[in-house]
Parts: sequence; structure tokens; C-alpha cells
Amino acid sequence: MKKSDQYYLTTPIYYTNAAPHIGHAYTTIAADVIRRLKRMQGFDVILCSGTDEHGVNVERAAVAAGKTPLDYTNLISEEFRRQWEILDLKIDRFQRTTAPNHAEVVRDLFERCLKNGYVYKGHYSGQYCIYDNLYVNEAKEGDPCPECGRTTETVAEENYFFKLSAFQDRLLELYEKQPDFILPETRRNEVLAFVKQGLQDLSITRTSIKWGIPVPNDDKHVFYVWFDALSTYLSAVSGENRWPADLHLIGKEIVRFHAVYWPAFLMAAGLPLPKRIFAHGWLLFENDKMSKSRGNIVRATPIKTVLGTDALRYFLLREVVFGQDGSFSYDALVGRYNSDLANGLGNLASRTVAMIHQYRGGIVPASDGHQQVAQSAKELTGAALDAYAKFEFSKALESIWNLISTVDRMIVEHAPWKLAKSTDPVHVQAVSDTLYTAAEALRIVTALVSPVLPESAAKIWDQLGFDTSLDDARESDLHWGHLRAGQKLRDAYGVFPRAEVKPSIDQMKALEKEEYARQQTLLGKTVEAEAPKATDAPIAPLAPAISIDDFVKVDLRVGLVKAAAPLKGTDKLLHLQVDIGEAEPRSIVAGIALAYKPEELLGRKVVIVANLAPRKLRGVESQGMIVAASLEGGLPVLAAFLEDVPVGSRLK
RNA sequence: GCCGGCGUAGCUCAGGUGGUUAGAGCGACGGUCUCAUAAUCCGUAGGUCGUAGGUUCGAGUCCUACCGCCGGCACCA
Repeated sequence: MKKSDQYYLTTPIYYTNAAPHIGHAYTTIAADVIRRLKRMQGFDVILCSGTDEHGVNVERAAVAAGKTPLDYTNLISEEFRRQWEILDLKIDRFQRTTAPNHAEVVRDLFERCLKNGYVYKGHYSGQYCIYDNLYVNEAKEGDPCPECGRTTETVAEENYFFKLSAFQDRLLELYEKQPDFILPETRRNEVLAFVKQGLQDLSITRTSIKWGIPVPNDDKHVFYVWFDALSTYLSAVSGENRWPADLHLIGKEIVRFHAVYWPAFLMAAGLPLPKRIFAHGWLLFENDKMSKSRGNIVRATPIKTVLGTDALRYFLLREVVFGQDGSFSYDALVGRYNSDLANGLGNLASRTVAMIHQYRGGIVPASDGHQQVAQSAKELTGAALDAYAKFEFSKALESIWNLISTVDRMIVEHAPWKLAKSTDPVHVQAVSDTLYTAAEALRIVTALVSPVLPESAAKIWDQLGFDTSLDDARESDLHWGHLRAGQKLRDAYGVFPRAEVKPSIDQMKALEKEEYARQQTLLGKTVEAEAPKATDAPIAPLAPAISIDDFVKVDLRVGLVKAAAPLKGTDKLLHLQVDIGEAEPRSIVAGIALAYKPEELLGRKVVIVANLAPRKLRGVESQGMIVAASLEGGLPVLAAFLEDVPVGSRLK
């Protein structure tokens, strides 16, 4: 049985199709901060992270790199682990989906679900168009393909299905009873809307994939992504009595899997549910989504090298409202570093320690401190802890910096450097009061920021003369007056040296290039060979072989876009008029509105499937189809020619 | 198209149940101090609170419409 003082939290299980970047670091840093906060509250905390290593994408990437899937994922998994080490993130359990203990847990979960009647072997059977590689759900035997008009074939395929449909009510009840099961609220609303509109059973195995965990007693099948990956949260603590997790920290793109599928799997298996799911937002790069195709991915290690890990941690948690999207930029990073860390906390530590050395021989003087500051400290500490408890990191840090600024003001107001020249006992005590107040407030601030700035806080802690580890600090240590008179301070040294803006940005950018090159070399050609955004969506298997006669049936033509307009009522559809050399331009509806603006298509040459049977889309007849590369999870890219070609030419 | 969120100083954002001159931090500018990391501290400038109506004695705060942005769903064959 799990003990009440235990806290189990997880990061997502990162997919090993790409090397770690700042986005992975963001989640993991946040988890590390929560881990330290919970420890401060006295919990026995463990943090689990890991790598999700199965699936087609990994299989393909491995082949492309000339490696076996396992060799390949060994490499990337190790790269993730190394990354967390470099960033001083303590991962208590690092679980790989390729580990033997994990396979056992997955099979066990499956068998529990099976035994309880929530898994069935589905014979998907239905109409299938072999030409378009398309399942036509609504068609009956002998019906034509809506795409090409040719007769569909009846196919039957075996898959294991999970009866997700049986859990709609229970899930809604869960969300109702535990309103904070999914945070923030906006994500909860989305999940509610999704579940309320009805749930379909989920296919949880594949026969087309080999790189995965075989289904018990039926090893033609391999578990498909979510059944496999989500179980990691169980396998990371198998045999430890740690389950259920207190918190799954995730990115907003995987909310559905964690908030719908995962609880349903666990309900089906009769296992306890996680207590809470928190989805943070995305880290944008200067308002653009980071992506390989844009080439604007940032890695964490160059930032560590130039400004230190704490600078990165502070920036991410202070600048970004946790739960919302936030943007990263080098300017903002260095700005925050200088104004908040160097000029704020760093300078306060520096001046406080220096003055006590200078005016009191490095010994903390006896005093109760200024009561006004003590009062502010009490209030602001309370506010910060409240915010921390709600994962409102930016708010918590704001409160703490408020206290720093209060202390700075107090120091100027009492100007100890003036009174220190006097031997009047009243003045002597006044100086002591000011110095004690500054040191005690600094002590509290340091302990309070230590979950976010562990490395720097430890340095200040050391300068204040403590021998204990800040890791052992507890919330009760935050009360005013714990600093003892007579404590001997250590020498002062800079904790956050001020950064020159341009040189440090240049240096980070240079290191960023090196780091990118290093990762690329590590992974061989695979980094470049990858699709811009790889997801775990199934990759369509190669269509069946056709003869040249079959190919000739497809009439591809060069067309010129004469007109283009959005199709109202849709996000993705454009209505085009395309001249392919006929008397009238063709009316073609294409799902490319997210990738292309109508005006940039005008006058552009495109490739058209000219003999595709016409079909109405949203009430508009589409007399053909535009040929485009369809990237997984990405935007379509139109086929085009490098040389100019006449309108109407046929492609062979 | 449906559902939800947002639009407040150059930037990032606060502004329960409507009530005197709309706030903070950063940045800019001016000044001050010297314990300190050319830091601190004090002060100044800057906002028709997306637009247009409406309710009200009174609206950034409520209502309606519209515009723009962001999510989710639908849609994308």
C-alpha cells in the first residue's frame, strides 16, 4: 500500500525519434522543480521519466541510420539520460519501454483488461479501396470508392480493441467528482467536450508493426503506442507500492491520451487512477512554433554553458505562465537574467554578505530585525507557497522578488554605511538591525527559491555560513528569526555575474550550432531524414504493387491556378479554378488552406489528378485533386516543377 | 461551421460580485547613493482598456454585434 507521505510524479515518456531539445527540458525542469517543492513539504518524492522506443517511426529511422531498432534507441535513450544529467535534473526512475520489466507490465495490464471483458479481438471488416488505400466505413459490399469511383473490396483485418465506449459515463463521473483531475481548466473543458460527444473503441494492437511488445499468446500482434507507452508509469515503479501517481506532468498535445485513454485502461484493469494530470503549454520561439523545418529548435545545453542551468530554469518558470504557451527568445532570457538574477537576487546576496563582513567581521549580529520587513516576509512567503502549491510558478517568483525589492529598499533607507562610522550605541544597534534583517530575509528568500534555483541557492546558502544542505530545507524553516546571531559567514563571491547581452547571445547561438551538429552526427543521417514532425500516428503501409497499365489509368496534368478562395465554413479547404488546357478551368476543392494563402497560389503551376471522379465537398463540386506531399501531422506541400512546363502537359 | 479562451502602457501581464485621478515588472529618460555585480534607491514619460452600439446615476469590469488572435471539435478523399 502506498504511504501517505509518498509522492510520485512523472514526466511524459519521450519518444525516441528525435534528440532532446528545450521543449523536453522545459517539462523535465518543471518536474524537477515540483519534485524539490514536494520534498520541501516533507514528502518522500520520486520522479519518473523515460523513453518510448517502439513503433514504426523508430523502426524506420533505425533502418535509415543502418542500425537495429534497439541499437538506435539505445543511443537516443542514452542521449536523453545524459541531457538530464548535464542539466542536473534528478530522475529517480528512468524507464525505457524496451526494458523487460516493462513488457511484463504491459502484458499484465492487457490481460487484466481482457479478463474483465474490456478487450476483444475485432475483425475489422469492411470496404476497402485498394487504389486509394482507403477504408470506407459507410460503404456496403460492392459500393464504389468515394474517392476514385472504383469498386471497393471487402477486407477483414484482425486487431485487438479496447472498449473505450464503455467508459464514457465513468470518465465523466471522474471529471465531475474530481474537478482538478485535469488542469488547467481549459484543458479540462476540452476533454469534457470530447468525451461527451461519445467515445469509439480503440484499436490497441497492430500486425503491421514488428518493433513492439508482442501480445500474450498471439505474437502476430504487437501493442500499439498508447497501451505500451502509458504503462510506463506503472512499470517505472513496479514492485514498489508507489502507484498511483500523484501527478502526471504532460504537454498539452497529449492531454487526451492521459485524461481519457489512460484512466479508462486503468479502470478496465481494476487499478487505481492517477490523482492529477497537469498539461503545460508549448514553448514557442519568438512566437513561432519550434520545428525542424523552421530550423528554430533550441537546445538547453548551450544556455547552461553560458548562463548556467539556473538561468534557464528561472527564465522558463518566471517568464512563462505555467499551463499557457510561452515564448523563448535569447533577448528575453538574457534580460531576465540580468535584471532579476544579477541585479536582483545576486546583488542582494553580494551586498548583504559584504556588509556583514565589513561592519561586523563576518558574524551575524544579534537583533530581532525590522518588524516591517519581517511582516512582509511572512506575507510574501505565504503568497509564494500558495502559488507554488497551485503550480503558479511565475506568480510565486513574483512574490519572492517582491521581497527582494523590499529588502533592497530597507537597506537604502537605513544606510548602514553611514551609521557604521558612528560609535553611538544606538547607531551600532541600528546597523546590526539592518544587517540582521537583510541576512535573515536573504536566508528565507534563498530557501524559497531553492526549488527553482538549486545550484545558486546552494551557493548563497554556503556564503551565509550554513553547513546543512538546502535539499533538507523544509517549509517550517521559512519562518522569520531562524538565523542565529553569531553565525560566521563565508567569503562573498558572485553568484550571477552580469552578462554582456550581445556576446552572451552570440556565444549561445554558436554553441547551439555545435550542439545541433553533435546530435546530428550522433544519430547519423537520421536527423535530416526525419519528417519535420514525427508523430506516433500509424504510417500508411506501401500500397500494393501496380502495373504500368494501372498507372496509366491515372491522368496527371499540369494546371495553372487561375483563382483561389477559401471555402466558407471550413478551415482547411480552398476552392480553386485550375486551367489544365481545357475550355473551362476546373473547379477543384483542396484541403490546403492551412498551408497556402489563396493569393500565393494565383499563377502557380500545380499537378492535378484530372480523371478523378468528381465529388462534392461541402456542397462544391471538386473536379479533380491537387497532388501534394502529405506530411504526417504536418501541412501539405504542393508538388511543383523546377523548370517551367506548359499548362495541360501530362505527367508520366 | 460549432464550443471555449483572449484582445489593457514599447514588451510581459494584474485588474472577485460595475463606483473617486486604470496598476505592476521590464525597457526608456532624469536624478541619487556608494554596502553591492556600472548594481541599489527616488522620480518622469507612455494607455480613446480591439471596434461599434446598449444597460446604468456610473463600465476595463455586464449585454449585443462585429473585427483580430489562440485552442478543441467538425472538416481536411
